[in-house]
Amino acid sequence: MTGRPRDPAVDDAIRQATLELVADQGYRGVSMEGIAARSGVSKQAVYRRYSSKGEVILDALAAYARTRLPNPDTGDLREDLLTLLEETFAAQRGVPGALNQALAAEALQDADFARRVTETLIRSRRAAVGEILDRARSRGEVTYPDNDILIDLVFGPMWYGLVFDATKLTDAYAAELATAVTTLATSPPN
Amino acid sequence: MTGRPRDPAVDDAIRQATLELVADQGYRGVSMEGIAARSGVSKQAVYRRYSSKGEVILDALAAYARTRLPNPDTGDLREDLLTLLEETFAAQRGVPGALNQALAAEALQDADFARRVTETLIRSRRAAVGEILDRARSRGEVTYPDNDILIDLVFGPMWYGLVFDATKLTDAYAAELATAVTTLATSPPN
DNA sequence: TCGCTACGGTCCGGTGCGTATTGGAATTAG
DNA sequence: CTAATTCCAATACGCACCGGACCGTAGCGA
Repeated sequence: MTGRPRDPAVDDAIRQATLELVADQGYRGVSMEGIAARSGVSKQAVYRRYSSKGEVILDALAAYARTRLPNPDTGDLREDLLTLLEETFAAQRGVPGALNQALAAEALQDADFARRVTETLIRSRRAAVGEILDRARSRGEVTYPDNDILIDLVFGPMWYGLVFDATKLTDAYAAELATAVTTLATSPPN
Repeated sequence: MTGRPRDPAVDDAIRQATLELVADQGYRGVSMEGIAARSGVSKQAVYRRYSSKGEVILDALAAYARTRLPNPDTGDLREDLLTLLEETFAAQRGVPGALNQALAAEALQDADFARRVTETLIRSRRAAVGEILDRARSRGEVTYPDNDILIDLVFGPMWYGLVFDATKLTDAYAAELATAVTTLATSPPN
């Protein structure tokens, strides 16, 4: 049986309320009851769609990520990395940053959720950097043998910053990081 | 007036209970009431000593860190980094790792606490790596101009791993990371 | 019409927070 | 010795949130 279809307006209201709450109160200000109250929706309407607070945030962030996934291709490794890092860090200074922080907080409390996040979001972000590296590699720019560690060096500092000091993620820092990773990736093999 | 002195056994019981709880239940399993119950101490005895759950965890971890702070000096940069990373990662696979995860979860929910953690723990850990780099620099091994970014590349991936997959922090990974950072630090200036 | 599912609203038991009170034990000042 | 002070365990409180259950109503398909 199909039954009554879900009201798309309810979906939108939940997403919107989640964004607003996490934006101006951070992870601590987000609760299932709070989301329901703010969106003018019953708690069950939320629980019918999401099994936990983490799922709500993950969905909101996934929707955000679908719209803009940076994948620069300028023909120069450092330029590609710089563009990607600047765009990514700029996002971390705004609402997506708060969402990522909430995501991390949730992941730290639930290993299964952490795995879900990895498979949903992290993987595609890493793939984007992997493509940049592969293109540079085919141009002969990259000599470093291991993509994975290079990707860790790109994203590691970002999460480090998100946890302890998000203001660290400036354009200047993006430039330093792009330079460092490029230098390593193109360093002559010994 | 001095009044009745605090019972040191109570301090120990609280610390011990905190370690046990975070070790086998993670951050989610840690609560002020749980700590009090497990340690056989009244809630007020806990609140008299710590203003929040984060403070309890921070103190437990600081006590842990005071005992063993790795500061290898083998005369070789990669060797020093490898030793430090292996020891550090090994700790992250155990109780201190769970404590660090709890710390991160708390920091993500409280910016002030994040700053406190930075000043208490992070700073000294970074300084340890800074000394390794400075020593190598004075030996002429290091050419890379900026210590800070190198230190970020050492610890960034660790926190990245702590958030999403602590099993990543193996000896093999420590070796890869030590190689990468050493390669970058000693890369010829362009 | 009947069966199903969604909706808002309301209530429930349970848990944790942070604070407060009570009655007693330990310590020091006078 | 006594009074003041601080600690202690135990217990209770109001508040917020969780996850779910139950209403009565609303929309949709068979």
